[in-house]
Amino acid sequence: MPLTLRQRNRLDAIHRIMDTAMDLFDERGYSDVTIEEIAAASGVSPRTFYRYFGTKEGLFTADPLAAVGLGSYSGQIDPGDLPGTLERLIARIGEGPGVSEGGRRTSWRGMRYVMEEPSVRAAVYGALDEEAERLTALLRDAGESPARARVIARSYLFGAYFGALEQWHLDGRSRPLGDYVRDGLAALADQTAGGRGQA
Amino acid sequence: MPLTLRQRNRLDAIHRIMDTAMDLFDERGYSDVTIEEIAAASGVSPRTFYRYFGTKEGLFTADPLAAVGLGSYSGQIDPGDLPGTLERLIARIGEGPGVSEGGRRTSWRGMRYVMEEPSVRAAVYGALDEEAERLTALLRDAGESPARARVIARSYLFGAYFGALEQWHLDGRSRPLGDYVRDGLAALADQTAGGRGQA
DNA sequence: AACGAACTGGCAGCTACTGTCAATAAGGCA
DNA sequence: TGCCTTATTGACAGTAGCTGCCAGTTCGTT
Repeated sequence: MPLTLRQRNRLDAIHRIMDTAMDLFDERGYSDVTIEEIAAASGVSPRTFYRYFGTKEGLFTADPLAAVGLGSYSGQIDPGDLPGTLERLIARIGEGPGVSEGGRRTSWRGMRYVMEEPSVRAAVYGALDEEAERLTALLRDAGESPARARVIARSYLFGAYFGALEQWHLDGRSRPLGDYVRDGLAALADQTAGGRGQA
Repeated sequence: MPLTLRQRNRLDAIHRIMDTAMDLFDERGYSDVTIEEIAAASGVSPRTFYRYFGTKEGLFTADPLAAVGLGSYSGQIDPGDLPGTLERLIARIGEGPGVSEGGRRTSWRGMRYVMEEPSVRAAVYGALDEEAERLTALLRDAGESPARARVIARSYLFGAYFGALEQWHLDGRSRPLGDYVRDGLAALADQTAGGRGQA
């Protein structure tokens, strides 16, 4: 059962808005483009923009498929093997044109703004935060104490994942992203195990 | 050489605004209090509020002493002993009434909003982000590779530090904060060293 | 006391964001 | 196909966060 017309229209609009917005941002800079302009250039009303994305930064955190009921990457987490999960998650990035169906690579066009615009960055942190909350719950279910679960989840997402992504971006995205993640995880292991305070 | 009159005035105003704001927030909730109200209740103009704090969320990330040229906790980081540094940082929290001179505990009155208001939380993440950048540089100076330095710095601040703080808060701040930090660091060590993917 | 610099307040204005309601388009059904 | 119901959109008005600008005041200094 494919998507209904309504769902397709909505998905089209979302993608159109995202692309248009990135075009405008690339052209004139993030803060010099207003929602009104994005909406006009995409053929929707500002009100509709907000219905879809919630905020201007939502452009960078919204999952188009979630908007039609299909969450993309959730439940793909194996709490017993976080390094492996991380590896699998990042495998989707960087290689090939896009994430899941559609071949859309909007998120990677937008990465620049995630790194450079504080407000966008903050929004992404908010999203990571929610993800960390979910992961914490999973780890608790897997037997970790609440405190341990929380610290592990946050370190993986904010430290190993985002940290690697950032360094990868800073280095011009030449070396494979996976290298950075492996590097980072190894560093954490050294640091926590080897350091003088082994606590 | 004590503070000049101007510096004292400014510092007084900052503290007065912070206290007043927290009073109002506790009374009616964060989002139902406007800057205009805070300013009026503190006896300053809204324009001045923005000069001091930059944003509404700045109330939670501003360091009053920095406003008069005295940064408080910077340069207290020993990149060779992060667990120890963390321990020292948190030693200032929770015990006793306040941070540094003045016996002010505004930040701990505000913790509730840091945890519960997404926008405040996001602002704190922004501040952590900057701190992480500084720590990353220190670790690089100490010989770590950029990628490793970045991941370690971020894991410590977003994972071990903020994660412990959050769990401590969620548990009602009964057990000492240090326990949470130690717990978390130990968990990280187990996780990265012990797991099947030792990568 | 007088001068220059720092600081404050008031005003005007922009833009992000929300509630509400009428208009419209899609889906289901006879 | 034509009609009815319901989801979705657009227009309007309004709130509040935030900034630039300038005039007036306060403070530090000589």
